[in-house]
Amino acid sequence: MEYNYREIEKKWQGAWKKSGVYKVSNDSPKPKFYVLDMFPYPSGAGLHVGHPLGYIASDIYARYKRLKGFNVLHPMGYDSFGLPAEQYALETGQHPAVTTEKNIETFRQQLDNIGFSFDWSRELRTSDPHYYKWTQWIFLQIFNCWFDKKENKARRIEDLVEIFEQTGNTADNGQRQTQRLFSANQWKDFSDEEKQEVLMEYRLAYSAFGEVNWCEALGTVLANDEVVNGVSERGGHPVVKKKMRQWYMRITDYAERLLGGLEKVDFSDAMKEMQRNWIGRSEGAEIEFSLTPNPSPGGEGSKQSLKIEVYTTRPDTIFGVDFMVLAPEHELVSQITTKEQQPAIDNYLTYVKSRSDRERMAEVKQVTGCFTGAYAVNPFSGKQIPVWIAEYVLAGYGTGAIMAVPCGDQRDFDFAKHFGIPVTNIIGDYFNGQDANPTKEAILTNSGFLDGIQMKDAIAIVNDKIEEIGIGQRKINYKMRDAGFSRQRYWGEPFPIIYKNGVAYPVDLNELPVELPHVEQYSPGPDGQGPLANIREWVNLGGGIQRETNTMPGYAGSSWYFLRYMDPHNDAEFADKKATDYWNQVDVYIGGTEHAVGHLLYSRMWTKVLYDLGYIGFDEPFKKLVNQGMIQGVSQIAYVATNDFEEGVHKSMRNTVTIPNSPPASVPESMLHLYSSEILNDENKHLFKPYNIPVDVVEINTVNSERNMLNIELGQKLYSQRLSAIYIKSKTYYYKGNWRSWNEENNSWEIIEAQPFFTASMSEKMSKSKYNVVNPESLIDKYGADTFRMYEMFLGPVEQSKPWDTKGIEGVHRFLKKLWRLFFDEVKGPIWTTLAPSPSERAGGEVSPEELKVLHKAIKKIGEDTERFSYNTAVSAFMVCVNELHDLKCYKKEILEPLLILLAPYAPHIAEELFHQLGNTTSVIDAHYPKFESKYLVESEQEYPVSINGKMRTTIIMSADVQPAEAERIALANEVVNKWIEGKPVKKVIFVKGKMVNVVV
RNA sequence: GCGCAUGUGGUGAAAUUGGUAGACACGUCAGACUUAGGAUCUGAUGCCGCAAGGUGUGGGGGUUCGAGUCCCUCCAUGCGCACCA
Repeated sequence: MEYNYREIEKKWQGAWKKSGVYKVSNDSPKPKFYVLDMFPYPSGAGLHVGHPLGYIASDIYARYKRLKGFNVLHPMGYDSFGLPAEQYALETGQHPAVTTEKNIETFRQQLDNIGFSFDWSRELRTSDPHYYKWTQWIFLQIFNCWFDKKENKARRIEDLVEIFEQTGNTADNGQRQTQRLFSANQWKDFSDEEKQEVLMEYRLAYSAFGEVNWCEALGTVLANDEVVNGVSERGGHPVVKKKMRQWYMRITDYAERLLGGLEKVDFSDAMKEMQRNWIGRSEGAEIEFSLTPNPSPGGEGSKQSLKIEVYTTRPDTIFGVDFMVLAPEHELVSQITTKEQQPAIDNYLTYVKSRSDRERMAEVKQVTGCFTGAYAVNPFSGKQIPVWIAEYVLAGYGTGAIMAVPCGDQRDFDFAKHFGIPVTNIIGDYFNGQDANPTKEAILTNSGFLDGIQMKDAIAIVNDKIEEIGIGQRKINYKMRDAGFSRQRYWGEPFPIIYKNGVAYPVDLNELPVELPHVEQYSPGPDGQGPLANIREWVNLGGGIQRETNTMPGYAGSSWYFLRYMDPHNDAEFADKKATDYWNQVDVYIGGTEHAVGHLLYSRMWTKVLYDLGYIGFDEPFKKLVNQGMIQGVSQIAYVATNDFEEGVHKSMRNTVTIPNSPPASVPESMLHLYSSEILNDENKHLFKPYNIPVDVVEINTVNSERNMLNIELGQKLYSQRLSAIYIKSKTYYYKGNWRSWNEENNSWEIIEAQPFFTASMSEKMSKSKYNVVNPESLIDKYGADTFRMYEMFLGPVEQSKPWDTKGIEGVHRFLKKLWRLFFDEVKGPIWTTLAPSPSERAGGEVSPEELKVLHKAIKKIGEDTERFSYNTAVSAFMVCVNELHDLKCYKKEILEPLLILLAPYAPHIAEELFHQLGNTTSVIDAHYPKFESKYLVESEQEYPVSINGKMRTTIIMSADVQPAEAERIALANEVVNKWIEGKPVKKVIFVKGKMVNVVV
């Protein structure tokens, strides 16, 4: 009997589906465990080998925990709203719902082939009205609450109204988000519109005018993390700043808790660090600087006492302030500019406006700025300080103004140097006059009352002083901005918001969901509005009431989907509290690093809001996060000479090729030497042009001797022998010494035209255009899902990114066949045995200590490795175990059966099949994980490595309970040891029990 | 520029607490069985060397009886952030 994976896998996938073995109950006496994958966006391209990596890892863990006696929730669904479906709709007119449905079908089929243990009865899709009803509902909860800074949590907006009614908005009730302060009576006199306007400044989901990242090509606004280097993350279109009314999530209010929450979750340091950087907390102080009266004629400034408020993290350097800089957009600029400087300032402002973010980022840091003519006064030294404006100060951070300390800050130093502003040195020898030195170690000089104090101690002293004399206070700032929450798109959740007299109101809860209307056209509406604005009858509700026409961004649905899995069919609530209490946090969350800031921060925020409002009992969604590495494609590239090519010339290719002035972008540096020095000197030049060769040509359509035909070594070989030539087209194969193309019409191979080339391979992202996509189907067809699963795990640590390489898959496949042969012989059939029931009948057929040792070694190792996600070493432990059982000729059910249970999480199909072949009638999926017994590993003797002066020289077998003195005696008596001691006196002998012996001479 | 991560055979990698570096595989070489081998099995395989032996975890330095592992420093690669005061 042969290992027929095709039949076995089909059979069991069908059987599992039929028996509903993966259906999970919310009602179980077992302890719970929640294993979650980041759900996929169902793109049209389908799965490639990189996608399932995380799914396989989580599946193994889920199955393992189930065997360990847990009630495991392991669901899957689709993040099915999003841009690509809409872009596709724009191009083809196909409704996104249709393409999404089709794509999901493909995904599902691909996933099913791999044998995952998902509970599909809990499947969800973010674009399903039954789901987004609750996305809208949660949005309204967020809309209807504000962040109480005293209690550091979200509260119902009604509570705030009550506060306003009782005490108004005063400086001391801690809620002065708005600039507007008012008494209780004033509040009561406000019109409804005014009240709503005030409340909007508190709501956690709010609408406001703001500078947004506007992407003309996509016709929408993008969140900060969707913009990369000034262009859109999707598609790479230019992005500009634009003022628009937008919805926002007031995530900045949660900055401190998002930061603090990182302490109690198990994420990688890199991941935590990325989130910390994104939040960007800094401690400092806000300090007011008075301006000297504006001397210009008619100067109104002389009457008012204008002040510039700056933010600094280094108040200790205040005596080193040589100038001040305002952001060009700063509101004071127009007030303080002197008449003489007005033309220059106007010029500069025009220049700043003319530059997009893109330009500012693209160029190397350039020093620009302009003097306003105004002077501020240092509150401590009384020194007059010129006030400048410059691009390098950002309006959106801190107060939009800085005190510049050139000796301590490189940007300030560069600025001072460029504009010839004298630099005050307050750090003595720490300042070399050439560069700024941001040290905190220096003893301050030229610093008035701070002289002689070390900088890091001076910070607190200055802060106290500032607060004492009332010119400022300590202040914590965050780089993070509120998250833009509206998109001018069609394929997303509509907002459950209507406008009356321009004021936003929530729709009635019983009107949810606000369903996405069907449209025939996806082109943008007027004035930068989304496509929904085109549907008049949907937008206009009569009586001057209108719907919001924006839709929610991609991260809306994904910010809470992990909760919905707990109770996916509930029509009365987003999830029953009983269900969320039972399942609680996601115990293990697996997905890629690309969601480090976006998705993870937003879902953490939503969880905290729901927690604050009492809907759920935990405020961090994910207890442990495992980041799977990216699997890169290995592109096979042929560098082909592109100029005219004469017969025979390839024989002296060395003289006929060169590269253009700059090498083609994708020529790996390691290849350049091949032709650069020796080849350049000829008039008869050829240019090399890189072509991506489809990888399946290399992987599949080659026979053994031609395998790896296109790898780098061979490319070099072919090149150096000047032998081969190719012409690249997508359906081109190197076969039997020739490059051939399949001619569809004649149904035959044709040898094709030859050109000189050399080849190389390089790792890059898998993509269709690079012809380097390897999809699971062909591999599963050739080796089976179990082999595929184990091979993906065997490739290396889950967290590590690595290039895909199909070569090693044979080894894993061989392992499974070898396992099979412990049970069945091709000719003889079943060879596994079982012990007779009574000891008297066994006659030497007992399970031997060696066999038990092999088994229990595996139980220990594989259990530990699985627990810590070290799947590659677990797979290797399986191999070791099977190899050893083969050596022992052990075919005993008593050993093999527990091994199958160990294997079930990794290779469920073959494990199930063999488990049944052994006579079991229940599923291996519900078996009990074998218990490790250390007694089987106890040895009476142990081999000790013996080193002389730390160099390993020999090994000696000693009894397990050997005492140090005895071990020393044995070691020193050893022949090899004596040879290396060379008669020198032994200084000491180090004996570490169970480890080694080291003789020092 | 700042932050984080990673550097180990021809290749993917292992070494969990400082204790026999290279487990397990791929590949390669030799052999067995075979009409055949893209099946299976056996053996070899870090590098130098006939061998004894030497040498070896990116480079240099240090701590230690002992360092891939700890410390310092430099280099390379990858990722993230990037005028955040």
